[in-house]
Amino acid sequence: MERVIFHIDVNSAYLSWEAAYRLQHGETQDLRDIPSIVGGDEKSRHGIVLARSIPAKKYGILTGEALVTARKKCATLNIVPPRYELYMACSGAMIDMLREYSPKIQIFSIDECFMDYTGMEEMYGPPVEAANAIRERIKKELGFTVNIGISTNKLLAKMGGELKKPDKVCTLFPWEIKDKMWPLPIEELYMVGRRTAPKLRRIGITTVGQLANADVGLVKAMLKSPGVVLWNFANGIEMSDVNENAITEMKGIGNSTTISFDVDDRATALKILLSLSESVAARLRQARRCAEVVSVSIRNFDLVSYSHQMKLCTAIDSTIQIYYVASRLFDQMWRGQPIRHMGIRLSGLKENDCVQLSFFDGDNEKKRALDSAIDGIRKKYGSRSVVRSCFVNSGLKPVTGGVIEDDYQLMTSIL
DNA sequence: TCTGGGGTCCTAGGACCC
DNA sequence: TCTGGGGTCCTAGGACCC
Repeated sequence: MERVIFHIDVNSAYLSWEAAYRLQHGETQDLRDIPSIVGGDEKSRHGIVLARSIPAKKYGILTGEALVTARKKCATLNIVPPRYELYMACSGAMIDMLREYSPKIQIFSIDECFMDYTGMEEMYGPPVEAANAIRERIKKELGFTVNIGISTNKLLAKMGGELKKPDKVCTLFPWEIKDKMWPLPIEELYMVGRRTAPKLRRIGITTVGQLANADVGLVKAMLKSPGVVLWNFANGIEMSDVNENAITEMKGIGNSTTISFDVDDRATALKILLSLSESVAARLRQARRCAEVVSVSIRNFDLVSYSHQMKLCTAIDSTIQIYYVASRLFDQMWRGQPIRHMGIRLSGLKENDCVQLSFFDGDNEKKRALDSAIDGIRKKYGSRSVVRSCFVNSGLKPVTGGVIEDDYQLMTSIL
């Protein structure tokens, strides 16, 4: 049976959420109506555009570009700082509402998801009507707009949702591919990025339709197996299921941070690694996983990045063990240049209910008890409630990485 | 004080095995 | 005594996504 797939995407997500929240808390200016962006903190070297309003887009401001250059494009640009807890709450509220229409939802990112609407027509009506009802409800009850793309697979639903914005429902059924998708520039095809697009253009493929009708062997010769995937996408061929367990089947967990200054000594670098270990290990334990692979990445002052990883004999989840492995990797890899950014990523995840106990590590029980006690206290009283002494007066954050930095007051009620 | 942070998947090459 | 071929596992890096 032909499936019915929805792709739901929040328009300018961070900016819309910020705008909706501010309107509901007494502000009169809607950020969506003026050139405005959500931007990181320049003092701590996080100064990039995270989301932009449609008026800001008209000035040529790009997501991801430096605030310095964005300001040059628009002198009157409004810049507001991000509030990630708010955005997660808004995302969660939307997902909760969507679950009323189908249980089969794949969360794709904080502002995007797929929904399998197959077989739901009897309850909520034809797809386009249901999608419009959902779109209106989100706007009315949550205060922000979404685009909904409808088709028979995830790729077409996602591409369909991009056709007209904002606050629109669009279909891109297989019989509409030729008219709606093939005229698009090749860059618009999902998975054609800044490296692939020029390669395709070099051989005369400038539109999605030209790729669809090109010789697949030729494309494969140039792009290897991703070329075949792209050729299938251009022809609307994509078979993957809406996977409602994508979150729990997570392959890895990582935290990284750009430090507000360049680090040029080992002791400071290790403290950063320790604070990253604190956050990444806590997330690992919260997910009830152990990790078999630890990887450390470094970005230099000159923006050159490199990484090292290590597979362990046993999967681990303790903060101090992860830190120990990370610091060994650091010592093996650091090339001595000033460090701008560091990250720890854990992969090779296993269920943690069958932790293999090492005979050589009698402290295991104690470590687990300590980690679990600290997790509990931090969850209840905040990440600053228990701090390792080496961070006191160090000027460094004791727990870092991740977008949640409880530096600003918590929201008590959301929307 | 220009360039964040969190992910996924793929590939190439080396080690090692039969 | 001139070196095939298939396979797995591991690591580093790249490409792409939001």
